[in-house]
Amino acid sequence: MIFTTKAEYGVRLLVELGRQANDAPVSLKAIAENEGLPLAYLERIVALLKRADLVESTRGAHGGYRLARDPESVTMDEVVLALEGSVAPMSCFVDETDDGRVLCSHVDDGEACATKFLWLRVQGGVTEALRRTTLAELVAFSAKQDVAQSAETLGSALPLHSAA
Amino acid sequence: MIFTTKAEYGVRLLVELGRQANDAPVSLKAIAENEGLPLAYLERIVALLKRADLVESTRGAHGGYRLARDPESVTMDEVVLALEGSVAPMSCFVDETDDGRVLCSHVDDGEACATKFLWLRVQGGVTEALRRTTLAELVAFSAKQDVAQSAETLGSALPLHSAA
DNA sequence: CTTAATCCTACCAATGCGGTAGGAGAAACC
DNA sequence: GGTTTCTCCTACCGCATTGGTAGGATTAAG
Ligand code: FES
Ligand code: FES
Repeated sequence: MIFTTKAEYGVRLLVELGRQANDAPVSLKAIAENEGLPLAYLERIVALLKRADLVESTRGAHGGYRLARDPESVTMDEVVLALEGSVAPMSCFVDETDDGRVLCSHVDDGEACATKFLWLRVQGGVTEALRRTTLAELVAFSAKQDVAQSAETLGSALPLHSAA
Repeated sequence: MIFTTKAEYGVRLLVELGRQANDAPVSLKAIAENEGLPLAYLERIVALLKRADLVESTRGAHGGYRLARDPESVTMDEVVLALEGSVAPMSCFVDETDDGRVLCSHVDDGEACATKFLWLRVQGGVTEALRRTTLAELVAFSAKQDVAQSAETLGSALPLHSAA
């Protein structure tokens, strides 16, 4: 259960844009150098964000990208959805009907698989966690920088140990 | 963000075991045929469950597997952890210190990456959803599905969720 | 007209995943 | 004892995806 680096890099890109308070567009090159990420790969990632109208672009010299909306109104579920294409805990969840209903591919004679119940809960937990996190929050967090991640950070986190 | 089929098959295997109320061990072959899953693959999966003491085995003819604990006490976070090895929304989360603290691999001069805050929340949401779901719950759910199915075949259809 | 930037698309190596194959022990039955 | 039926173990393999690169076309500032 691991998001791809598209989500990681994309979110980081947005945070980087959010840190620039002014309206001047920021070039990808600057972001790539700032975050130590491959420029060519970032180009493909930012295209996803633009397609979702989360980012505006200005072409040509002195061009770049800027946020299309107020950082406080940008929730992470939109962002991750735009970057990853779907927020699904199991592969059968990627194909959804128009209403967002999951169509269970493991159906035998009208009997839904027992796991559907579980994955729906997990999906709900993820999207809820994503939805209640705004871009502005992440920007503020990154501004705090070397302040130790105190109870505020770890409060809602319940880390698990890997036994293996 | 997708779990592998190890989680899917493993949970389904446990549910199948949970449906057997008696103490007689169930062979993997029976489960594989019942669920339409490859037997050889299930063997490797059930090994993970046994290593986590979620399942007991009896070798030899008429042998098989049975639940090692009461289904009500088995929470899905243990199960998924045993099957997947870790519950991590990002690859940097798989390596943890002894205390379960995440060691951030993208650290620039003491500054943690802005995304850590987000992924910690997501991880928390997932583990919370997993922890509050017990195996007994899933067994009950799958039993309800059967009732719905048999009722459907008898002509008195009771719609659990109407199809779109 | 040069330069700096966004765009677009094809390509590529590596990794992991889902699955297979072939056995070696262990217990029940005849 | 031999056969059958299981659990166990480990190596192998095709395939899809991921993360990343290459190369160029387009647009606009200076
Ligand atoms: S096939 Fe995954 S929910 Fe039914
Ligand atoms: S590198 Fe992922 S949390 Fe910092």
